[in-house]
Amino acid sequence: MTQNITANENRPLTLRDVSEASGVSEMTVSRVLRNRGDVSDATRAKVLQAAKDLGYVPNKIAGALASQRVNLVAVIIPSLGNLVFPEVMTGINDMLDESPLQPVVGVTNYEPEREEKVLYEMLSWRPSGVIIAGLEHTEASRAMLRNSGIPIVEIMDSDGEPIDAMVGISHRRAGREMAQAIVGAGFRRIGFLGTKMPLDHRARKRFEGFTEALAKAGLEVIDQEFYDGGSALVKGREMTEAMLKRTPDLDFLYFSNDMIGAGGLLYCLDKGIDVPGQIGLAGFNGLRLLDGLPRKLATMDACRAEIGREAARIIADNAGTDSSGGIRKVLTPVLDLGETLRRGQAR
Amino acid sequence: MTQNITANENRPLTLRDVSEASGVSEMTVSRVLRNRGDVSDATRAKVLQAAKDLGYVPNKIAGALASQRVNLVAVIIPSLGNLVFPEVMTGINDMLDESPLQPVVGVTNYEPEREEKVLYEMLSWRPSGVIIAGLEHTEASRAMLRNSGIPIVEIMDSDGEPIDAMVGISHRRAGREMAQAIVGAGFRRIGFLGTKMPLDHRARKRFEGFTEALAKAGLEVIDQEFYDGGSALVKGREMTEAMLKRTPDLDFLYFSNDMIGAGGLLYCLDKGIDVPGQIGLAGFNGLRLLDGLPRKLATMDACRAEIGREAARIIADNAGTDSSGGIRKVLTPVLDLGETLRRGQAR
DNA sequence: TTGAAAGCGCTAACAA
DNA sequence: TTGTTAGCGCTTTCAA
Repeated sequence: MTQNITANENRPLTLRDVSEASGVSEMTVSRVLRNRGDVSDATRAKVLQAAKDLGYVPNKIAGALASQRVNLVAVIIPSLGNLVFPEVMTGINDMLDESPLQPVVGVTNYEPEREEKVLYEMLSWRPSGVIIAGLEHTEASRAMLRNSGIPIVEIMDSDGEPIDAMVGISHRRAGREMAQAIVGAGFRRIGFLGTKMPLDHRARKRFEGFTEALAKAGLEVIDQEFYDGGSALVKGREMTEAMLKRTPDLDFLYFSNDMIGAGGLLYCLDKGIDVPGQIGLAGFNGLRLLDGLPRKLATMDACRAEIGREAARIIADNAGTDSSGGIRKVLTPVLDLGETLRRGQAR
Repeated sequence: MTQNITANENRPLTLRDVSEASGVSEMTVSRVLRNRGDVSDATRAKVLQAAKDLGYVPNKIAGALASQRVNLVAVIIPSLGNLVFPEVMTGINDMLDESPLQPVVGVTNYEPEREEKVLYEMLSWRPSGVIIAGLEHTEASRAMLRNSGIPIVEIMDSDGEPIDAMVGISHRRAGREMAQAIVGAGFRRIGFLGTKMPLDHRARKRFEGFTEALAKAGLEVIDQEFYDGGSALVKGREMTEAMLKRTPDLDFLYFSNDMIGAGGLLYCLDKGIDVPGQIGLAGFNGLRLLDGLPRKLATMDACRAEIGREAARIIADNAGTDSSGGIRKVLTPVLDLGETLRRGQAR
């Protein structure tokens, strides 16, 4: 009821209003509202009551300026549509929940100039830390990060030099290990299907590791196909169809992500192709989302939630300092053979 | 190079630093950096150069406090894992890209108390507007929103009274129309499969609309099954299996979302069940993600991206004022029969 | 076109 | 345990 009384004033409430309503100094009100220092139970109760009655919401802008502390963590990711990034966000959220910090998300759409802009924008709020996807940034972005004077964690990739801390997996190694597993299972005529995204460095590195390991085994990718936009499941089907028509004697398809892999799998099953007898399949990411498919796709977990949690932990541990001390946490993705990369099983 | 010189100072740069480096007053520097008022080209160039050399990043906290303007929009959603919300976010991002506003996301996990906390937290940054999912909030949350003195848009639902503006669809109507389509196609023995989330009000309303329309046709839901957590695709399979074993004579399954619907579809196809001849299926959301399934699931588009865009547009149009003027935008979801809700086709 | 002064709403530091 | 004072880094306003 009292809320309505004060809501008439068309000016946001200030500490001063609470101070006057409770008959206590602004400073003491501030202390109560932040659970700081010693305040008698009596005053505390009085202040709390007044604040509640008025419907007072503190002004963090002023607080942050005065205290030179901002409990925000900038999180910069390429996309929200990718499914992978919401999972990273979940990990970050979970971890930061136990701290006073709050994540603020910026999306770059895989565009370096956009990343630069988003970063500038976020740094201008003077956050307590930055979590940013990838190790590749423009020189200007790198300079901003270096000079920011706050902890930085670059995530999801470990193939390169971080500016400060880093939490991720080696996509090069992931590609290599997948190639080794495929070759080890006896597959020889391998096709690759991926995205048309030169700026998705992690996908690129997986592919490089993959071809490198194949080369070591005296093999190479026989055919390739790339897509761009659209529903990944559909694209997976279409690309698989196109590739198998063009190069019918392939015995393995490596997809750069699980969604297109699932599309490929559904296509093969539709056409009555024996998987993995006639053709083996593998994707990347370990999306639990897809667990219910008719056959379990071989994949490799990218440790998304854990990466988020670890990065958030590093920021939380170092908030208030000027760096995360160059911590490097390299996680090891686990290869999951599923049911599409075992020879001598379904054949 | 100059960046390094100044980066040594372990204090963030201020306008004053730029002022001294360029020999121009702080005020003029401020004007240049905000493209404000008349500044001679000569001084402008000088200032810009100095700012760049120093690597100056403005302090928005101070700017916001002084100008009483914050170009942030609070976006409060229940979850990021749901796939639906990232799409809404994309719509919001797209729209706000053309404005000086920037979204800040808060996640509630469908918990009212968490929503309250997140809201309080966000309002304390004095954003230019709030976009919040749903029409159901705690009394405290409603009070905060009412008293915030900024434009509010409640999104995704239109069955209820908004605090200020509203952009969404009627889930009750969506449920009703789906029921009508199902009954109209000749299905009679209908099962429902959904989530165990009493606080997902939109799912609840769809279900209510659904049963209501069935009742009008003299029918009722014959069997129900609810799930909680886990991979939706898997759960869809499992629930479908359980229900069909328990109640084998069902001729239609209505799923509360497309993911479990897809699981159900895959299960039926696996088992060689004739869809929709023997049993019809429908989901909800219109996830393009699933377009590549072996058979196109009947569904209803929830207009997610458009809801995001519209809400963002309303905020952008009303930023700086104290409300969005009670705009109500009710979108109409389009029923998509797909290939699992047509009688006289596959039969 | 430029500059000087005042203050945004809060908190740090000190005093009582 | 409580209060006072002086800013935080910028922008507003007004004067030059």
